[in-house]
Amino acid sequence: MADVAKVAGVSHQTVSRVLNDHPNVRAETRTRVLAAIDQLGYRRNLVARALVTRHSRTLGVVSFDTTLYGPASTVYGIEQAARDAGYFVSIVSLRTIDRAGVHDALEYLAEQGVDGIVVVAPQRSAARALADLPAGVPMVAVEGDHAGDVSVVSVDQVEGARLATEHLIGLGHETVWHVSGPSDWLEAEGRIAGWRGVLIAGGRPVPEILPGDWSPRSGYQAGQKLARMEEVTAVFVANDQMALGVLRAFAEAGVEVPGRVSVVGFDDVPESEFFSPPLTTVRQDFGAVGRNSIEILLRQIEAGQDLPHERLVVPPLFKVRASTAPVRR
Amino acid sequence: MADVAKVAGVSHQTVSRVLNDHPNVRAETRTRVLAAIDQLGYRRNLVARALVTRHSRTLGVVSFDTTLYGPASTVYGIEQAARDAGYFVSIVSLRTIDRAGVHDALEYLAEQGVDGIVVVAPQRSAARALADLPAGVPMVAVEGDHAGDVSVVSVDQVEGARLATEHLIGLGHETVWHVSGPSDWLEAEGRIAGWRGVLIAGGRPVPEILPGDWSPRSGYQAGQKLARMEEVTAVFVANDQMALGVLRAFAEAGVEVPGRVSVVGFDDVPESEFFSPPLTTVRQDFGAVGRNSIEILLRQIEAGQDLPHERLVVPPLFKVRASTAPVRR
DNA sequence: GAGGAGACTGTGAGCGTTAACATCCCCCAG
DNA sequence: CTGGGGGATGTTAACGCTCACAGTCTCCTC
Repeated sequence: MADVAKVAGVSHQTVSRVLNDHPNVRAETRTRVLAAIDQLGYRRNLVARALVTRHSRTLGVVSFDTTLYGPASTVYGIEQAARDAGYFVSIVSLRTIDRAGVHDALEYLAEQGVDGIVVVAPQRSAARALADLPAGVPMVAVEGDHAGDVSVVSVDQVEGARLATEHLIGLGHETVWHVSGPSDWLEAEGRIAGWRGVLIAGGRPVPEILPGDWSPRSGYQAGQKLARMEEVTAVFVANDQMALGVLRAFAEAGVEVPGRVSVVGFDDVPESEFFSPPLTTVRQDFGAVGRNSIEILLRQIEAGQDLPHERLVVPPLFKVRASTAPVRR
Repeated sequence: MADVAKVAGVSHQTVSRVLNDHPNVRAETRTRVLAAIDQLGYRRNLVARALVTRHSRTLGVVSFDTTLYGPASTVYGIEQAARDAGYFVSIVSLRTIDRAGVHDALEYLAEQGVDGIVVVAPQRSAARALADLPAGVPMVAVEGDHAGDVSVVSVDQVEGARLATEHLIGLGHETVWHVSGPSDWLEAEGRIAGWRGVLIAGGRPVPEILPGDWSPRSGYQAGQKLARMEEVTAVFVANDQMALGVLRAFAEAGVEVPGRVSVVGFDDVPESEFFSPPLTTVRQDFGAVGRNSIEILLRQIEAGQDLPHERLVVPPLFKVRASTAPVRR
């Protein structure tokens, strides 16, 4: 910067002013400085700036397995929204979710001087780990526990499950079986709650849950069991990947979908429209989740974080395709 | 830091030494300092450290649409490897790939003071944009153009396509049709080259390519065309998502797989084992790609980047499942 | 008991930027 | 013609850390 100042024949402060679009710089001086910058190939040092301004313009994101469609889409949405707002994004992807892991990640980001943190905390254990967060750093949780002490943005899982289950009941099915996600996941719990709620409200029997782990394989195994049960006519599967496994198991066992059994998934992955048959499912607007979480976070950062915690719920969208049909009498 | 020093009754330098595990600190002093840190809830400021050491211990990653399985997995692998090596990862996900976008992203990261950059540049245009990279920042490209002026780590696409095509030829198919990826993508080109190479080497006719865009829908559309062509007995699809679309189109048209037509995909997404039928495909080891790229990058950073550029090719793995069978005479 | 080699600790400078304040100059109102 | 307001610029001091160097103290060797 000093070099640029020398070449342009001004002080380093004027160079700084040009770089920060300060109004009180003569047009001619500005041109001269810009020319010097160009000539020297000067690039400003954001680290030094962060040191004095105490703002890094970097946001931290803590997530779990960004290979999964849900987290990947959420993180993508967050990243886009952050960059649009002029912020960098520093990501920590956890391999396993445990309190220590989340805590370390948070501490790690806080040391790095991020201005705020978004935690994609879909597990109960992760949500709990937010309790001992680094003080002084604004934070928002995505898909987290709404009981905690932070702002939360999430898709309404209960509502999504309700839509799915009601759709199946509406088609005349006596009751609906459920292949769930892993028990620690908040999303899995929400989907169970929504499903169970509809059944109970309608006075329907509540079948035993078939537990899965989000993977197609676990769906496949659940599907094999369901295929052997004559009484099953409708299944609500907690995500599309497992639904694919269920469909596969049904296909192998000669169980027709939607002829004998109707199947509904959750997520609306891009593939689900091309499953056999195309899957009726619940779409989550991950882009909206990302945008909203960044919006709330930035508001907290600007306000100095003594804002009341917000709870924002994004509504899901139900997509009817070809894997559901009226019950066959 | 000064506060900690005061409480512990030492100089700020000694605090720094404790924080950096310097050997020459008396055990008792160390304990005292640690106690003071704990008492004050002190957290070191990595920004200030980066300013003086001129190393941020942050790596930049530029990628394209991290919602897609390939890029998501690659970025995940990179992030894991980087964190294991004690580095942060700052990510920029591009919405569109063009020279200006890549250039801006690179410049953006360089200003932020990253120690090195990994560019996931699967398109020809992105690879070209690396030409005007910010000088002085070590860089490695993943899935990039091997002709450029940077180190490149990639999966051997040509070999993968070769394996797929030879497998089909080996099953007695006269020739193999191909649903390709978008023309600008290097991976699409590599897969075309491998496929074409085998056909030409074997003196087989080379059918016209059906162009796709990686999406299941484009595969579905190609599948509809292929289903109408009596002479088609084998199809090599450039990724699993499109292969799903092809399978769907075939199912709708009553074309049996693998009875009448054999289908091979590429990527081995977790779902492909549960397609109908389970998909024969080519697996890419994204974890290895991530680890290797970080390894090369760190070597360049430590050496001061005047190392010769490296080219590392990760071999693909062929997975035979149930979507391919000997040709029916 | 002197000399010296370590081990341990402290002092001061400086990394590249912005904030705060000081200065200069021009122009206009009174 | 003069005072003052404000635009344009410069000067100085941080920001929180590490590096280089200078001590001080202890203990061992001859």
